[in-house]
Amino acid sequence: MSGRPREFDDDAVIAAAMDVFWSNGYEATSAQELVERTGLGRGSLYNAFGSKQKLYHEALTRYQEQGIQAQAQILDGPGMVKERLRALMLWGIDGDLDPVKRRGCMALFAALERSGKDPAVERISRVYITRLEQVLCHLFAVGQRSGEVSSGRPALTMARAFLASYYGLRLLGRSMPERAFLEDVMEGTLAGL
Amino acid sequence: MSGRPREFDDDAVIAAAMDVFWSNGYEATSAQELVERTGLGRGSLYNAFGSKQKLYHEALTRYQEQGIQAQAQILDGPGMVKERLRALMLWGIDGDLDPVKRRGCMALFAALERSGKDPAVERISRVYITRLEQVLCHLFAVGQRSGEVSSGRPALTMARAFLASYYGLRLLGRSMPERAFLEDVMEGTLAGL
DNA sequence: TTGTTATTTGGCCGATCGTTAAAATATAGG
DNA sequence: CCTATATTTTAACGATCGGCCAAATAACAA
Repeated sequence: MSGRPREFDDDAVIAAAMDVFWSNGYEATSAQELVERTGLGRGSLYNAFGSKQKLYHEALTRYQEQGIQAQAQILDGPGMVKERLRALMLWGIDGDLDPVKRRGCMALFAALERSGKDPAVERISRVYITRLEQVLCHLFAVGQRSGEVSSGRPALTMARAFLASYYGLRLLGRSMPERAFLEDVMEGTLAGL
Repeated sequence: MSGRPREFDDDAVIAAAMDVFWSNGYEATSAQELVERTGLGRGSLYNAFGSKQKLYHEALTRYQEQGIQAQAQILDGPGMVKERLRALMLWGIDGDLDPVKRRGCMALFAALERSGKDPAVERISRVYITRLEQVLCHLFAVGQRSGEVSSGRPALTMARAFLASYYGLRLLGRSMPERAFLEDVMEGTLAGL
């Protein structure tokens, strides 16, 4: 069975590809750049991952796994509910304003760029959003029981509204890359809970 | 001076180009498709607009002019403040769920796709967002004077938070294209004002 | 050692990319 | 009618696109 062993680490290659796709998106990323940034030869890359599209799926899935973990860790952390939500938004702002990378959320871009063209991306995006929605819903339920946030509407509805606010914030980070503006959005959002 | 007269209508060509860019984005749109959908010859198109990039600027500007007009008309309309905000969000939902076109907001996609790569798009996006922000700010100020919305935070802050909610809603329309979900987001957002 | 299998290497495929050049064509001014 | 100017038409440019293939290579099983 086993022939010549692979000389590369799949995880490292996917991580490198993720970095490229994250910066450029799917369409604007060339196979050539993937070859250069992963360090693999052209043939090796296609032998291992099949196509640019499949490699993109791997990279996006990886991104979302890391993202959901980082975000859930913040939301499941200690402190008041609103403080955790603020921490999540600050985490997003800091990421979007990174002066060296200067790139937004890959998951958001993926959904906008590939929805309607790649059913696999649609599925992956849905899973990601739904997971974040569930984490948020649980958090709002906790906040409601403790009386920290309004109990006037279902926790799921609040979670969904916050989800939109959070994604909108990440979006605005691309066009309005000023901390004062984004933190104003953040405070306005928190004040409405 | 004047040589052979143009055989096409600039406005119609920009409208056709806008339609293509709206559906595909910038990167995924080829010069070939622009030629086919505008009806112009390759040479004519480049003679008239210079490059794919410049034509994209024209198309995006056109889109935003139409968008800001339609949205301002809704927000400046009759009725309660919250009803106008609801009407705006419903307008967005209806557009995003259009069963035939199935494409989101071109301005959002443009900001995500081209920010950091095309300073002109950054400028155009900023202008558009700032205008919508101003219209919303005025509306919230009206709502605060009439007591319809909370006066606990500045109108500008509320406008910005709503802006994020609205853009987030449009974003979610791409990944969660179900009216029930989106209207839940909408109601949750309105309830927080 | 001798197959067998999987990976690496490097070049190369046809197609398409955005853009341009040249020649033909149509108007206005003189 | 003639010249100048602007647009149309058509073909083609070099570059790059995503993907593939044959030969060389390195491990395992027998």
